[in-house]
Amino acid sequence: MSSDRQRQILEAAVRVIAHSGVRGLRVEKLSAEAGVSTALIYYHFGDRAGLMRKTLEFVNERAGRYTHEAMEIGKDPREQLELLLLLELQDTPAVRENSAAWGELRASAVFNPDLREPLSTSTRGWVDDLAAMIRQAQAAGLAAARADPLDVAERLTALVEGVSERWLSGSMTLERARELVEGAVIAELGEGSSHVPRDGSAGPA
Amino acid sequence: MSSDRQRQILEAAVRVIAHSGVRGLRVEKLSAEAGVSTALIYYHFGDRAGLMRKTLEFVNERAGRYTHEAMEIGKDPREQLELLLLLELQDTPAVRENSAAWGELRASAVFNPDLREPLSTSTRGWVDDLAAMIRQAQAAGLAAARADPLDVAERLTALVEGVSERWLSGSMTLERARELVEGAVIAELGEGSSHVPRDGSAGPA
DNA sequence: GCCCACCGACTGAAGATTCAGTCAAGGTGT
DNA sequence: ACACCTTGACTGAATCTTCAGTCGGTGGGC
Repeated sequence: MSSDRQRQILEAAVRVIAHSGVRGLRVEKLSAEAGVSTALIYYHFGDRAGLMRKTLEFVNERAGRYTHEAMEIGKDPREQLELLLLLELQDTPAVRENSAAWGELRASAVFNPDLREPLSTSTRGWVDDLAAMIRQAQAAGLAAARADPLDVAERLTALVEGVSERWLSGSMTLERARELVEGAVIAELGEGSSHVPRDGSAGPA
Repeated sequence: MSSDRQRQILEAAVRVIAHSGVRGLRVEKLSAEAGVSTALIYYHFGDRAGLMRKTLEFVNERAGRYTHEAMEIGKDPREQLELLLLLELQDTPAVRENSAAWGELRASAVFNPDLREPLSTSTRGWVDDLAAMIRQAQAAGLAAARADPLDVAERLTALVEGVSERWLSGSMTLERARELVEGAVIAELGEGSSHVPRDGSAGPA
């Protein structure tokens, strides 16, 4: 199924999308990037739309992989949770590519109903993962118990998408983006360091 | 300068972008929508890129107008602030158009450096307006004093962009989006109702 | 000898941009 | 008041470009 060749093409597709956007994806450019003929792309994916769909799946899958790697670095739930969010905000080629492609795909989905369903599904996956971590963190006394995990998860992921887009569109530095997300986690779940939520007036000045 | 004609074309451009995206903006479609010839568009804007630039300015300006209207509805700063955020999340044609166009333009800026600067400028404008309101709210004892106004403003606006994009791309309902933003305001500034922040363990169960 | 993965060259359509003017409004010299 | 010129707004149709998608064919493993 997903032969080497398909993977090779999809990897190239993500690279091209990250670099020129969905709208800038020219089948010919893609074929050059992947080092194959244009015809082969049609052979494997049928048409442009089919290619997009597969690319989206591919991006999700790759992102999922990062995610699960993150979850296995034994840290405590609160740290894991932060890691999971900050993962999307790094300036390594792989992450930048994924983030950019993700943003593009989401933007395209506004006008292309075909992309909506897979997009929603994987958004939900991400949100649910995060919500689960929040619950764990709460159970471990590392997060404000009063916060609704699903609400918080949805907010934090949406925030990450928002700052990520600002970063990529040059309205914000990466450092600032990360800082803001960290601050949001604190605002939503309280100072995580040691004990419980009720951060109240505990903070410095 | 901005003759009637230009305004007419730009209004049509926003409509077309909101409906088919920047990617879907065909000069011919635009000319039909605006009821003028394609050539006139080139006459006024030079080329496609020039058109985009002017459209972005136009969207900003229009958004600014909403904003300032919002600020004049005498409510208290805390209410104003919420209003300013929620303004972008309404299902009226005007707002939907503006939001969709805004999202598209931001997404385009990732690949089109020309758009970056005006985009940053007007993002900053929005953020600063919000930060000012937060300061007022704090001064009036309606918001947690410990929150850094600029951080919070940047987070809340980015969150609005994030949920807005999810709404437009069909991953979230409008109601949910509004609810989440309201929740974020509370998480960042505390229960606003009466007195200060230190909401602490005050909330119900 | 047939099927699968694959390629180079091509096409048709869609779109962006340009061109060669038309038209009405505002001088200007007489 | 009136011919005449200029200019800015505007158009229809042609032209130049860019693409997605197709076709006929090739090689190599079985």
